[in-house]
Amino acid sequence: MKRTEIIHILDQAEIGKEVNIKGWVKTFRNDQFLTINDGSTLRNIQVVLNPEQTPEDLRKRLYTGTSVSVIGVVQESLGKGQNVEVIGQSLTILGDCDPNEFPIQMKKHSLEFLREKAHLRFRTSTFSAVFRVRHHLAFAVNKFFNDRGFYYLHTPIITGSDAEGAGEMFKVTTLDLNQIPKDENGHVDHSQDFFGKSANLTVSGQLEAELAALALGKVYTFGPTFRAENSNTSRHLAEFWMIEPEVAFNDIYDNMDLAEAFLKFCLNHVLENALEDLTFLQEREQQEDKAKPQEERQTIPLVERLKFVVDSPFERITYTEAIDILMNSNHYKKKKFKYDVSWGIDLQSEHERYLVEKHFQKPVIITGYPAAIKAFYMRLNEDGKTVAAMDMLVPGIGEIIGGSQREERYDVLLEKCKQFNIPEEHIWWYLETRKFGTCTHAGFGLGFERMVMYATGMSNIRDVIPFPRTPLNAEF
RNA sequence: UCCUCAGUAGCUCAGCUGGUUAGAGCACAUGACUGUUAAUCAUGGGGUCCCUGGUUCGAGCCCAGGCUGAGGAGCCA
Repeated sequence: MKRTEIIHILDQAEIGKEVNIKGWVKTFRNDQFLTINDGSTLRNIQVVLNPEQTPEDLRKRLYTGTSVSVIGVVQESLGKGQNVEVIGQSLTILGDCDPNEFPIQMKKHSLEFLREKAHLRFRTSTFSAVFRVRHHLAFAVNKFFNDRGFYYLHTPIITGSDAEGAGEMFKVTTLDLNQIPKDENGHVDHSQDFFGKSANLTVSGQLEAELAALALGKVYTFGPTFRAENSNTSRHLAEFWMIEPEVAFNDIYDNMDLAEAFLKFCLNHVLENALEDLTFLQEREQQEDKAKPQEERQTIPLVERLKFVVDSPFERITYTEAIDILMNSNHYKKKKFKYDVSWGIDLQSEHERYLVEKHFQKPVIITGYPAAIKAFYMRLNEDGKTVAAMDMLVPGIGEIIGGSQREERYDVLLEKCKQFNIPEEHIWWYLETRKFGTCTHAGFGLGFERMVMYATGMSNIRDVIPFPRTPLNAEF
């Protein structure tokens, strides 16, 4: 008999129909009520077994986590708590689950504990909800760009370029690490290596995306990215997924419009397609908040928060305005900032938090940063000291998007490479696009996991990626 | 990498000023009950108190070093 997914039984219940359910046991109560989940939805289905018709040796094996197949008839529930249930006629245990070894119970586990059980944490309601939302967001990313005529570009994961400048890189080599060949200067001799030169895992697909944008017009990347920084925070991963659109003929203002429309589209998509999971995560967050001091609690429930972002225009200010707001704030006057504020500083987390969470209380896009604190490829403004960079900050997460209008002028870019100590021979291919039919273009990078955090309300980035890669953590 | 906090049963946690046999709830086992919703009730088993060293008559508790985790900072997405 063909299996019916639980979501179909619950949503299109045909009373009296015989169905085959396959899934994993959540609970078995009173020797007759078997609650099963199969991942098709957050919701479970209740199977009612007749204790007298179900052999005891089967009933004794129905622990949380056991996989089962049940054939039964759909009926309106006699009990409260569910509309329909299935009267079990035959039960088969597909896979036993020894409760003395299986660590997941029908109780609250700490997220820290479940991180150590990353192979099993999908079985919990929280993680199944998070990863369903993650799926819908990933789908929304592709849909947003596809609907707007962008091409999905696959940029390399292994890169020979070391000029991306976005952080420490993981080395890729086939050299025998116990016998590393050295040249006459005592340096590693990469001429004997797989690529004949040093290679790394990519930290960004942006430079390659620019090359494609200058022919295909509108492209985006969406793939894994690697940073070997020793970052130990709740919002950094060594391996994360990044989305990088790049558009020819767009300037920084078009870029901001795109970023805002993009985030709104994705969040709206999950509101429309995963509301059940979002509502569960919202209740979870509210439960968690009860244990927290008042000032750390969310003031607006998750779903409302997302709707607010979708419906209201983002704030847009320049870096210079941001500095003015900070310096005129009572917070600054009462010397509550740990780091001083003056024009030219890189904004600290506490400054960004103040702007986003206290002052504006909504997503903020900041543009026009000092050239000295931003990357070499960002377009120099007419004032000669700021660049056409933009950061989007959101409450609770901080920076979620970083982007810029790119420097399209060959001589200016060449000069910036010199200032940033980037050898021309490392990046000749990038510079050539500025020689052959250069044009205004812009793009941004968005950390996918940070968007998943924002959409789910999860506060640790390790809980929104199936198998987090962080310093000292690559078990699964 | 830096700062702060934590590590006690499978899980969540209590354990006083250093003092005899280290506790609770959940989970598990046995029994009762049988339309339950994290079912309930009774009984029971279950411990490398993170590791190493030290102080002390005596250390889960104090000290030193280490390991692991969390929060914050830096780096950034």
